[in-house]
Amino acid sequence: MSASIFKGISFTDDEAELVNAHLKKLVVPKGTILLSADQLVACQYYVYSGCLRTYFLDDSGKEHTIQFAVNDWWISDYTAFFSGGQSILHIDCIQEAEVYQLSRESMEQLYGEVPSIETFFRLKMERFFACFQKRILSDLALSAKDRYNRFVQAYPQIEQHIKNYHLASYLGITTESLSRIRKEQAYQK
Amino acid sequence: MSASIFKGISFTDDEAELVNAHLKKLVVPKGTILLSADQLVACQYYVYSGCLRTYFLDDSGKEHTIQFAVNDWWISDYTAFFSGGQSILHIDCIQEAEVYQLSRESMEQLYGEVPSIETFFRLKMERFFACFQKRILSDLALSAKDRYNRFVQAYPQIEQHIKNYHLASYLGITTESLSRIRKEQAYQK
DNA sequence: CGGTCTCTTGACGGAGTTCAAAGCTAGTGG
DNA sequence: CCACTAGCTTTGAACTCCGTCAAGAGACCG
Repeated sequence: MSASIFKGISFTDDEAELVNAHLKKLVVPKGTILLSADQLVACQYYVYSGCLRTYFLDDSGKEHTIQFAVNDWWISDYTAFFSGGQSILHIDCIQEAEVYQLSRESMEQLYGEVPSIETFFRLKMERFFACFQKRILSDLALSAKDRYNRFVQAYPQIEQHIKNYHLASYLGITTESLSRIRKEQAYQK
Repeated sequence: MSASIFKGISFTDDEAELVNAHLKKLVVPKGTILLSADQLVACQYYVYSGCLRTYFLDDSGKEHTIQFAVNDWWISDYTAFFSGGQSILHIDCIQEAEVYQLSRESMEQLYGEVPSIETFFRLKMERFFACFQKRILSDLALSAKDRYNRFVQAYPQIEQHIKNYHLASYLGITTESLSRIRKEQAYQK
C-alpha cells in the first residue's frame, strides 16, 4: 500500500515494510463521524476511495465546510494535529470510504526511520498551504457565482460525491442561493 | 542577529556564524514594493521593525490584503516561494522597516548545515497554516462587524501601524463599511 | 497655506439571506 | 414492485447587510 500512498518516493523493501506497519486500513461507512470537536487529534487519514470532509460547527449551529477529501487526498484537523491541542473541526464520511490511518506518533517515528517521508509531508503541507491561500483569495475577491464556477471547474471529481448543501457550506452561501446560481448557469449554456 | 530571529533554538557559535552569513539586513523605506506579481520569489523576510504586507490585485484593480507582518513575523508569497512558480501577490512596505532577507537557496543550504533550522521552519509553517485556517473560518462564519472586532482584539499591535483602507482590504469590506462599523462600535462603549 | 491623501456621511441599489411552502428523489418496508 | 417517508432541492416574497457613487470634512506634508 505504501507505494501508492507515497507516490513519488522510492522505498527500499525494508522501508516499505516499516511504513506499512504504521498504516491502518479502515472501511468507513457513510455517516460516520471520524472526529468531533474538542478532542485530541491523534491521526490523519489518506483517502483511497469514497469521500470525507472537515467542517466547523458555529455558535448558531451552522456547518462550514473546510475541506473535502476524495481519492489520493489526506485529511485531518491539521491545526490541532500539529499543535497537539483540541480539535475545532469535525470529520465525517459523506460516501463510504476506504482510508488509511496514520498517527502522529507513527509519523514522528517514521521521520527518523525513513527520511524521505519527512520531505514528502513537507511538500504535501506546502501544497495544502497554497490551496488555503487560493481559497482565501476566492472568498475575498469573487462573487458567489464565480466561486461556484471555479469550484466545479477545479474539482469536478469532488462535485460528483457531494450534496448541494455540502457545497453551499463550503462556498459560504445558503442552499437556496446555490440553487439559484445553478439555475442561472443552466440557462447560459 | 540569528539568536533573536531564531528564538528557541540554541546554536553553537559556529552555527550562529553560518546562519548570520546568509541573512542580509535591509532598511526598507515606506512605500517600497519588495515584490510584484508575476515574478520568481527568491526570498522570505523577517521583520524586525516597521510593517509590511502582502496583497493580491484582482482584475478590477481592487487590492485584497493577505497578511500583515510586524515585529518578529516572517512574510513572503509563500505559495510561489515553495512551488518555485511566479508570484501572484505583491509585498509592500507600509511603515519604514528593518528586515532580514533569507533566500530559498540559503534555506536549502542551512537545512543541511544546521538541522534545527528545518524544524524551526516546519513549526513556523504549521502555525502559519493554523492562521490561514482561522481566517477562512472567520470569513465563512462571521459578519463584517465580528471580523473587525476579532481582528483588533487579536492583533492590536498591527492595527496601530495600518490605515483603515488596509484593514478594510484585509477584512474583505469597503472603507465606507469599516468606517460605519467603527462608528457603531464607538457608541457601544 | 494649498494640495493630496484619508476618513466620514448620505442616498440608493443589488447580492445574498431568511422564512415558508411545494416539488423531487431515493431509500425502505410491506 | 409499489407506496410511503425522510431527506434534499427548488421557488417565491420580503428583508438586510454591504457595496457603489458622490460629496464633504479632516489630517498631514511640503
